Amino acid sequence: MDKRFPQYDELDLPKVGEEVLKQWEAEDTFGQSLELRKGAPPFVFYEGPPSANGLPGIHHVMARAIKDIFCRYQTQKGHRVDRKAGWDTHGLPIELGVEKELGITKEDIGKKISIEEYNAACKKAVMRYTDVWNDMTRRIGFWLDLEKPYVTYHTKYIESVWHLLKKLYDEDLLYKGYTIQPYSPAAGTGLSSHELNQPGTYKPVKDTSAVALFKVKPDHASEFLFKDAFGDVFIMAWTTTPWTLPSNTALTVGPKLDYVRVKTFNPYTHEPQTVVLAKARLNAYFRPDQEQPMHAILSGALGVAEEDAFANYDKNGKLIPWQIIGEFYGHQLEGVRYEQLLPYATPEGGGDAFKVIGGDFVTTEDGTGVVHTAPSFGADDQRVARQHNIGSLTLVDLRGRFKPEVTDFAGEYVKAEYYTDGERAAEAIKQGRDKYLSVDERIAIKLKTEGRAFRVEKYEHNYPHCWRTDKPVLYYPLDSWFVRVTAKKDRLIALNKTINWKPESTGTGRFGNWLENLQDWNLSRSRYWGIPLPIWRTAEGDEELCIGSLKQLKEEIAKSVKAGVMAADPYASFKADDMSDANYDTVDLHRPYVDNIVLVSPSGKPMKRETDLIDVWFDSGSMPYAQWHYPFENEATFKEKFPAAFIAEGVDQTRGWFYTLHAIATLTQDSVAYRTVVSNGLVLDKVGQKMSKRLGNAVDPFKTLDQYGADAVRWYMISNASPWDNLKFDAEGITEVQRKFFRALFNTYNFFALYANIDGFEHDPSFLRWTPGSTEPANPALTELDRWVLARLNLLLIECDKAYSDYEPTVAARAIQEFVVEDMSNWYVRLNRRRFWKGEQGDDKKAAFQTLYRCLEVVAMISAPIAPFFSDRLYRDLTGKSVHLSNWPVQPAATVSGSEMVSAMRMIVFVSRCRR
RNA sequence: AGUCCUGUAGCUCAGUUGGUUAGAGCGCUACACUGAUAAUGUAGAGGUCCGCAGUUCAAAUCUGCGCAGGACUACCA
Repeated sequence: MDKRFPQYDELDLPKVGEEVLKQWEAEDTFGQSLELRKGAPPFVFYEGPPSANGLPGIHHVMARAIKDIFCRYQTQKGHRVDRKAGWDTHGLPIELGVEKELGITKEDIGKKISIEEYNAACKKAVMRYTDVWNDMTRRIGFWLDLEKPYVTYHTKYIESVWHLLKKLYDEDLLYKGYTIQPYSPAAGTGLSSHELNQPGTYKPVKDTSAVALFKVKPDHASEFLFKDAFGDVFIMAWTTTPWTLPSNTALTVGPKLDYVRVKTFNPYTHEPQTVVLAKARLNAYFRPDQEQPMHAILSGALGVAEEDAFANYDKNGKLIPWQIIGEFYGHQLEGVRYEQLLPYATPEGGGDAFKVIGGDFVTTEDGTGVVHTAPSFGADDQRVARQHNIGSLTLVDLRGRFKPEVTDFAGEYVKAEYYTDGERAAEAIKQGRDKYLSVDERIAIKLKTEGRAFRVEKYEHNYPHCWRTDKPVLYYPLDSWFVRVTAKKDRLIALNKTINWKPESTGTGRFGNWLENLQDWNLSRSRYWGIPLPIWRTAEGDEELCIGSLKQLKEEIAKSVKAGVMAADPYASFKADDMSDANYDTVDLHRPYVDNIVLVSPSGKPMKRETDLIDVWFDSGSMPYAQWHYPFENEATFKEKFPAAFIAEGVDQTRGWFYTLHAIATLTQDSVAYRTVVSNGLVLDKVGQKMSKRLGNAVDPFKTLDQYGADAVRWYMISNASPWDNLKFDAEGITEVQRKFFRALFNTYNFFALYANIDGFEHDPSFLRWTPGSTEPANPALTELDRWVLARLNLLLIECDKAYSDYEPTVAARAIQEFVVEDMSNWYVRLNRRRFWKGEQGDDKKAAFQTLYRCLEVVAMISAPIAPFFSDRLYRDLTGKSVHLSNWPVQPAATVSGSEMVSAMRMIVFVSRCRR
């Protein structure tokens, strides 16, 4: 018997995947598919670089499948789709991993270990899992050029980034400023706002909150507060960060808010006192049933009951009497002076500290309506203090510890989380307690005993955490370089409106709102392993130079050597204008090498490099240019491949890569960086919980691929939910996909192969030369059922074409599945079995074979983007060629009459079903 | 607190521009079939389409207000 069409005993998807993969590798099918489209119009795809520092998870399978689907589809549609892999190699995740491995902290770098050795360790560590990543990429069938990836630490890549920075600098879009920024003491660096906007950074925490009492100084401005005062007069201010209280230099009130003076007792010392707070916040701190009527005072006749309440106050009881003895507006408080709460130091830079000022950001939603203002540790605080010429007190160092001036707590971390468990235990012994008390708690105790606390309690709120170290972030004053993105806000918004977002709401909502509230991009990172900021400055900061290329750097070094500032050119071996890799390999632009370069200013002064590195997000946002070493090389390639037609990453990249691509493209090219962006949702476990190592519900991608095969996993992920919906990952769903879709397709093929081999079937395309729904006559041998299934197939083809080109793979997958399981397998094959069995040859039999062949062939082609392995096997078994080298099936134009045809045929099927 | 997404059968999800009695698969019950089928077919049970109000001849669908879950934002003292 002729075995032209291979028959199989059973369906083993993992085995099919493995065999097809070997075939691809043996004959370089990917390379062939690119070769085939050489000179064809390009479809530009950008691969977002993963960090090879961590292991891939199941969500990466999802993300990579989505990318692959549209690249394969566009290839079938006749486009050339180059896909260059990339690696994100710099930044905190790598540095922290290396620190942990070497058992050092940031402080040790440059001391216990040289920067050179440290960076070498980072470089070595970063590509640690590339093999695992490459393996996963291959096994899920994601075609990507892994041989020539772009790598962000390569000299050429860095040179391109420097060029972009210089371009920004020349257009006055790069500046240095001193501002309060999110700062991670654990990581030892400031953070950008989009790093703080990574998922999971804001976490609910319980902190010690305190309402502190600031003692008012009697003078002309505060005179009205002392009328009929009961004991000393205090202003109440709430804080969730008592460690900032030693740095307090002002109190801020809302000028238009109502405030009151309240006569009462201190709840801890039981001393008589008069406190000031916003009227709207009274019930938060005072029990209504303990209020003593105010009219007694106004009338001048003290009531007996009131006399009793204050005179008979029980120090051991919980009930504290109180009475409003004055009401006024916030602006009346402005200028009132108070005693420094914790007088450890005097404010830096002078200024007129320790007084009440007005600020429009004050609310009465919580707290006391008076904001404790520490200009060093709050952005609002700094701004308002600057306006009122009030100095600041930065009593915490860069590692998050109190400075020596804060005698009681000198050298201690301000957040307990910065200690390891062991260190905390040691501190507890030092404190002479069996349990460690944080500085927040001890400051609160100190305030209580000194009569400077009104209330101390635990308060649960969301607090930002460093996305890498998981430790709380502090707001800290830092000198940093910024990209002035706010200057181009309108363009960013306008260009965003031209981008096709999938789903649309991410672009208009999440991303659009983000652009509306744009802040300048903090580029500075005080670290070691990253792209150095190419700016050299004199000590006074009056002259500076931004370097945009190695050639320029060489020229400046030559000037410096000539002027005698530098002894020799450390990059002497590098030849400008020689673009060979060998030439570029002689240069390392990382620290510490660039730090050793001292340039000379026009006036002859030495200029040193600003020691900061740049935010790694700038690295990845630069990939459209730097992956081609543009503008130094490949200008034509860059121009052809910018902007991208399509990118896809997780929705968590909205403020990450999607943003940095958009920002850099808008600022440097006045263009979008991508025309369509698919932001896929999260992969959750089967009960809808986020997967994490901690919960132990993470799914191992390799095990899953081994067990089910890449096709089933991909088909399941795509058919189950739209890419942007969160996917509840349930392995049983994959089994179902295997059983339903793949088995039906497999069985249909096997049925076909069995009889085709018996009968020596030959494919004859001319036999079917007919357009469903058209007026041309069909081959009379085609039965109504043949024509029906061909019409259905035609509609399916049109639907899938539209779905793929609209980036709706789920619609395509579901339609194909429906056709295969219902129309083709259940109905067409079942109702036509006898035509395949019967002995005599003839046009009727031929019609059945040609029709089924056509169905299988088209199904293989249109499911190829989603299930690249099985579809390739099927197509090869039918035609002997790879489906990935095929063209998308030509679809006949008619659709309307086709659909009429389908509904008519539905009826026929219905009737035959009844007859059966 | 704000922005966005989601809410339809026990589970996973369809449901076009509003339009007969709201659907599929899985699971469940019963029967049938089994010459490609670790299948399949037929029948059945199972729904306050998250709630309330509105627009309309007509609302799962449109509008408003809520509720629940999720993601994201926030200088929150």
